[in-house]
Amino acid sequence: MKEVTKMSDDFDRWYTDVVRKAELADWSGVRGMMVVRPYGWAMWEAIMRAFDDMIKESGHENWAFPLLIPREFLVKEAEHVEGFAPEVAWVTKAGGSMEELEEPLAVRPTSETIIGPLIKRYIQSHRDLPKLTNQWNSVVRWEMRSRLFLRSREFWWQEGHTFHASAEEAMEEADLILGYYRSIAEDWLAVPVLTGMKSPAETFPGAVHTLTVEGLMKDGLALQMGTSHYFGQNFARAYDISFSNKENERELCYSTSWGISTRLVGALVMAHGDDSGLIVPPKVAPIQVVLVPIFRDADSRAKVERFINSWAPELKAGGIRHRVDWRDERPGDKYAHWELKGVPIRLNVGGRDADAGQVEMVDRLSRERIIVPVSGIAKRLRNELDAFQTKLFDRAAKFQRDNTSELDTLDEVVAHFREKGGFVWTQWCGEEDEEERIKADAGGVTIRTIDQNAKASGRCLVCGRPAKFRVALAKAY
RNA sequence: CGGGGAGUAGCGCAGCCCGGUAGCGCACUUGACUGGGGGUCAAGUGGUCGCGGGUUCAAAUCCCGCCUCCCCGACCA
Repeated sequence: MKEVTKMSDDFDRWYTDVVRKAELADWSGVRGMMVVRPYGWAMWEAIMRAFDDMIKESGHENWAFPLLIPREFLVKEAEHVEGFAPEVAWVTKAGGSMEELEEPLAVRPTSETIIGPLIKRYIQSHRDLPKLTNQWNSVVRWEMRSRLFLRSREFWWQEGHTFHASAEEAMEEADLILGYYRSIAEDWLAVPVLTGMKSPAETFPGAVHTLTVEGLMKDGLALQMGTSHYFGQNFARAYDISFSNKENERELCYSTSWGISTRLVGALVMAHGDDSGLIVPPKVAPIQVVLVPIFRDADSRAKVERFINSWAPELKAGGIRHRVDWRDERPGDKYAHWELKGVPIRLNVGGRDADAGQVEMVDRLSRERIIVPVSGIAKRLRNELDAFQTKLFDRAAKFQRDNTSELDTLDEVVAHFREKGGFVWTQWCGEEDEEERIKADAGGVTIRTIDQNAKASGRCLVCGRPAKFRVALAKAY
């Protein structure tokens, strides 16, 4: 019926099949612009709720800033503009007769350049700081090659922008958010990540440094799952965002920005899915438990329905997101359907079960059938869901371990990536030429992150000079 | 952006070369049988043939322009 290409046959096709057939998202007819369908959006909503709670807890506030950015604002921070220029979309005409605008307006590719000049009004004194803002919105980047969730011309995200009175505080902010992102990836999406700093070449345009969260997908490619940038005073200088400090001296703010996007839905698909479809971590699953009633006629249906109604309210009371699939389909169809959608736990409930006061429980990972009594079922399911979340993370962590190696020379790295993907830890001197050499020789392999915890030891894999950094290499999306 | 291919029902396709009443499979609707791992039979619904223009008595079919999608490459991550 709804056949999905096997992952081992063609990973890219498998991904597209799963995203579309599990009803996460679709293309829209406007090139590169996607429709996020309710099942996919619900996962994003779960991520939004989780992250929004985290930042509210630490004093951040949600704002809404304009979609369109005057050109004069956009071009003020030189490095930033240069970085984004190739992918900015412009509004140049408006009105019924398509009149040319005097000043073209950029559709935001990110909002640093509009928030800077606007927020300065609200920052005069050190007493106004820190200013911790965030906005949930969509941005447009005119990409040439698009993939559902991973690279579309419009995507939905949060962008946090914060302003501080000291460099230390701003850097701490960037670190704090990186920790939140790690938690979203690992605790919510069950995707283990490497965290650390980007190399200068991979640093966000205009930033002093960029911190990143990198996950590993089942095809061995790395995926950037969130970034947190420390700007120093770069943006404050460009937009004159300043405050009077305690000594009544004028001083430029230190700022940060950080974002995670709907790309994370793609990450969850590629980190956990299998040939039968999605496997959704319970904490972000729109449906955590699906009940498949089994019946043949009105009488047997009524019997099963009475049975389900006698205990299903406990699930609701227990905060378990569940659904009963009363569609008039064959049970086998429904099993396949909900497996494609990646629902963690399924309960098969028929007349025999009603008589025995039990259900048949099947989890999406093991697919083993276990008979479970309905008394105390909400608590049992809560435990099963928690265990499922842990098992999913452990499985992904094992995959990451099994696909992470430590190599010393460029030759070894090139040979490695000819055969397989994954992360490779190695030593690097810190020079951009050497970084480019890796990319050229190893077929697009890049430095995903610099280890912030371990000191470098040994020699640079390319030039053999003493290494300054321990870095993780991978091919990436 | 370069090379190649394609747009006909929700999806997958035939019809186009050689102009003349728009078809097939799946899905969908209805009914019957069925029902603990992807059912069977029957009867139905559903179309600006991607968009715009041209040629013609007549265009899904021929000609011109545009749009969108897929594959390979380039670029980007």
